Amino acid sequence: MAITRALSDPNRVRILLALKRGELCVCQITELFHFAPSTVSKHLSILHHAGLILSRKSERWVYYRLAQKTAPIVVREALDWVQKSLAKTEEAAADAKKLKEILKTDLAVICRRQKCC
Amino acid sequence: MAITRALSDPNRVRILLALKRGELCVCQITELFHFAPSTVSKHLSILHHAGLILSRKSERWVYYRLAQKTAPIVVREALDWVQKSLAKTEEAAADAKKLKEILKTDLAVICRRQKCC
DNA sequence: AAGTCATTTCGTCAAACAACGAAATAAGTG
DNA sequence: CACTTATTTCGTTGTTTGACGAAATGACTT
Repeated sequence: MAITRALSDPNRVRILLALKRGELCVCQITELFHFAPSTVSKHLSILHHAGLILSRKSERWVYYRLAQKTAPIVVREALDWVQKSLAKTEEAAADAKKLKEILKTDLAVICRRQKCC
Repeated sequence: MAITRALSDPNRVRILLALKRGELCVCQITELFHFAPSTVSKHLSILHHAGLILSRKSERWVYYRLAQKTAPIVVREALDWVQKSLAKTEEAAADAKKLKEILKTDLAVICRRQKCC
């Protein structure tokens, strides 16, 4: 089953929890988790394929968001469960805090930052 | 996360759906899925470790059942989601049908049947 | 106390998976 | 149209996973 498979990786769950605040582009998520862009892209592709997230292209970036509204019930209830039950971990709190910082910074700056180091 | 990891394998989900009717012993589940007993035992152990099922020993058999009542909310809602959302597949229906047959047969007969062939 | 018998543990093997970097793609910008 | 830039695809690598059979466990029976 695509949904359960998608949820089985903790980093993908972290992504879903991060998207609670609203849509994020790939480089913001990359910045948040310090994974290679290709890794993040793969995770997003798996979540997307499971119907858990939607994507939107704007300017130079691809934004991903939770599939709440339009999704079938199976998906919505899975997302509800994730948000309700899995959001209370310390890791999720730390991610949320870091995300807040990232959101303060200009997108273009975030993206460019990933090239160096 | 133990719960999401446990749910990521489709055969473990099948086991949870089979337990909807009530408790089953290891050899009944083995008969239902035609896996090696050790394989079933491993799956049950993972489900048990995630808190999704409980076990009970009686006579010669170990019975497993869903952890509905006593379990923490996280678990209960995960189980609810599985039962509500994942029970509609053709595979689940076929399993249910086969299980019905298995339940007609005496436990001791089922268990012994697995030694041969 | 030895013998069954159901279940579990252990070791092994093949398949699946997550992570990465490099190269390909796609879409705006000069 | 070439150039940058964000994202995706592809191929590789090391790790995890699911399946099995063989052996160990644990409990009831005789």
